[in-house]
Amino acid sequence: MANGVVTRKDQITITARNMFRTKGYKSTSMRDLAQTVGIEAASLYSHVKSKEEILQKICFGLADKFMASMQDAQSKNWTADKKLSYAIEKHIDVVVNNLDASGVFIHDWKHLSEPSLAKFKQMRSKYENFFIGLVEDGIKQKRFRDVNAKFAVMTLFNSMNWIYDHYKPNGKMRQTEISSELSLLFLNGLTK
Amino acid sequence: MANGVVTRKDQITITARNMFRTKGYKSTSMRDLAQTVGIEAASLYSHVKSKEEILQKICFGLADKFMASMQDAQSKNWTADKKLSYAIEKHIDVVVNNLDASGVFIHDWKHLSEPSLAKFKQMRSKYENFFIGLVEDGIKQKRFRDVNAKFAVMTLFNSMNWIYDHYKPNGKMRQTEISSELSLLFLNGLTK
DNA sequence: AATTTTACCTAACAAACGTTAGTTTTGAAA
DNA sequence: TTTCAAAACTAACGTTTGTTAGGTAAAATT
Repeated sequence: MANGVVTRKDQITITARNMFRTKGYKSTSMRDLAQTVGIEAASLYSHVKSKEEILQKICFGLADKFMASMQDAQSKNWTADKKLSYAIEKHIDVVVNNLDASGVFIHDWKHLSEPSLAKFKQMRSKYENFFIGLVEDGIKQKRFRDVNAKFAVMTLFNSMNWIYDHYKPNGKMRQTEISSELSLLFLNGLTK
Repeated sequence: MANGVVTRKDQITITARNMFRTKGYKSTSMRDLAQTVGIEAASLYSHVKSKEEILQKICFGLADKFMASMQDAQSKNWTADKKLSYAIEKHIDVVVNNLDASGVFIHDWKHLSEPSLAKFKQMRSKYENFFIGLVEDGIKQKRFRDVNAKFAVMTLFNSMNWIYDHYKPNGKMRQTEISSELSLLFLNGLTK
């Protein structure tokens, strides 16, 4: 069970991730999902408790990865700008390797119901604050110019998060190029 | 009728813009909309042909504004970087003054059906290509370093478009600050 | 080989959806 | 004051939604 085997439950999650991303959570019915998987709608409930449970798995699965990459970056003993550049790289790594989940994460978290919704918002704001803190540190250390840190981070996030929208795994730009290019674009904008 | 008077139809559109933005198009039912307006669901159809017609009005109404600002920028006889900076300012002006519509525009265009969908995509790509062209010109004129123009523009768009998400009309940052800050962030990133 | 468990099925539920038909109210024009 | 069109209403339609109940066949366990 554990080794490399894709269970039906896995298959459902993977399919859902892809369909939620392309059509949106609300526009993907359990019947749509079932048909793509190749079973009847009711049969989904042998593997899954509800439609929202699937959404939760997707959202929090990715949130965990973001939190892990944050802790990794946090543990380094570097200057703020180097730490930030590393955190950007890590973030993009998560996005690029979880394209479908990223799309769902960004677009469909609204459809979580309480208390999941509150938990989600809390994690997100923790993650955002980490980045904001890094920019503020950079300003204090005179490595960045004096920008509105929150605004800068929001701008950065929006750039990073939407990579999933135009990233083609076999396209011209490889992941490392994206990371370094975006890092450069952004850090250049902050310095000077 | 013409002067400053908000007709019921206007009120429906305005309310829809706001509800679509906050809850999403698919999650806002005609009954929801009617209730907020203060009438019965069926009464909406005295003013509006269908739910999708409302979405179309919102999406293409904003698209027209973007196209107009593009033509304005295009008509100037300036260097690429100055033109780009002006186009950014214009774009942000549209977003900031149409916050609800911007949110719908970005999130819910997917739910347009053909042939509106094709028309929408076409306008959007025309607009994108205008910006890409400006960046390419800037590179040719040695005013920008040699970046992937498409990637840079997508990054820019994602930054600009999401302003609606964290812009507070009475918040700390005024529109002009946002424009100039974002312009600076981005153009600094491109030059050097 | 007998038994239990898992994964699927068909059928159906109640609720919500966008929308139409037909009727009444309302407010301005005649 | 009557007339008439616009704008609201009630009622209902056919469809789709997420989900449950209950049964069957296959696979795993004993």
